[in-house]
Amino acid sequence: MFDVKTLCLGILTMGDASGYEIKKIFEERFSHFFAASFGSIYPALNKLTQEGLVTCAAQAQSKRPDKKVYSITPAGKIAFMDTLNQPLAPDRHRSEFLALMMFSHLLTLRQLSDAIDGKIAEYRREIDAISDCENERPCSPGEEFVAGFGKAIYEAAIRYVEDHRHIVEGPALLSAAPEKDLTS
Amino acid sequence: MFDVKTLCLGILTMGDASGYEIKKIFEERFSHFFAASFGSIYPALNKLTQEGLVTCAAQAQSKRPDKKVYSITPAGKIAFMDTLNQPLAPDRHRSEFLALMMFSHLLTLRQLSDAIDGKIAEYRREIDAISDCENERPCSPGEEFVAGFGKAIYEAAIRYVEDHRHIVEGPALLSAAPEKDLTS
DNA sequence: TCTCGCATGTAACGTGTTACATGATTCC
DNA sequence: GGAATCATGTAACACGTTACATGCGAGA
Repeated sequence: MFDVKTLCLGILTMGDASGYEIKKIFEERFSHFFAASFGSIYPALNKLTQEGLVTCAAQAQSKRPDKKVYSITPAGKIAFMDTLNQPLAPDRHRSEFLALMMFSHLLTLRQLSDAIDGKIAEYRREIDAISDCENERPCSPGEEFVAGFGKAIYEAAIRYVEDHRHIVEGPALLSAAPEKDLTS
Repeated sequence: MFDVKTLCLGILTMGDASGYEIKKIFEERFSHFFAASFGSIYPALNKLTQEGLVTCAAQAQSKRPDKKVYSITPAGKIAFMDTLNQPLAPDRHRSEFLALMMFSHLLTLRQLSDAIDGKIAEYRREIDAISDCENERPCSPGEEFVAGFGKAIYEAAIRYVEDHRHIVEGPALLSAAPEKDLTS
């Protein structure tokens, strides 16, 4: 249901924007549940224009490529409202961290602890990024809800990992500590 | 770092398996953080065989295609241990539900509530699936950690959505209730 | 000076999905 | 009788990323 093209259209319901600005919106407000690169955004905007769902006004700029500001058309609004009625595809998650944990028995304690510490740090950075974003701009209820969701999930992840890392680190500790048995 | 091919190799470190069985393992134990279809698993196993990282023993079966049981080779084990030292790519999430919530102001209360109720039900099903899986088989520490993580996240998601759905449903309630103002 | 931000776009590539082809057995 | 499970495989397709091409202005 929600591909890059559809989300570009959706973003344009919130106001006119250029491809560059849309990219920033993806990064700042959508990044923890959707990603999009220039290589997909620009072609998407061209297709939307061809289909008459958006219009494009080129703003000439001195010594820069024209800034192409896109606006959604009435047909575009209808098309977007229409996709909002489609059934939701299930969420997709891809976590290399969890994949690695599935093979924790093949790792040294050091490898494990580094991976876990790194992941916790990453979660904290995500929370900070969301907080920054919230402070910058007034949020719509939808944005507020999504931002809060992101924070809640990352906080739960940190709590879980901190409270349960011993499950994987314990066995690694034992297999790495035969010397300790001799000294005790 | 972890593509389908690498994970097939990893799964084979846990024991011999056919492509069909590997698919089931993906579904039962990896599904909440990684997905893979036959169309990617079978070609991956062929490539691994060509590269000498796994071997394949065809078991003739009456009236069925031969069951091809794959085993990891010493070279395969080394290759897999090697990839475990690579830096982890950041997690990728794709949630159409959160995307929809970003446009909650364009939805009716009914659309919103249905989407939210459906999502909560989906989260509960995921939790149940994880619990079932835990009961079926004894788990390695890694599996136990990952299963617990999945549960913790889905539970946090349910809690958050239940406690904060009013953020998006409140405004929809107001915009849908002009008739009520007349009768009160 | 050098990096970052602004600004657009394309082409090659990678990765994985979907749909198709085939077919027996078992459970409801 | 029909659906699900077992069992493998391919080809077309979708989708998106990465790297490249271009180039100025501002600030460190």
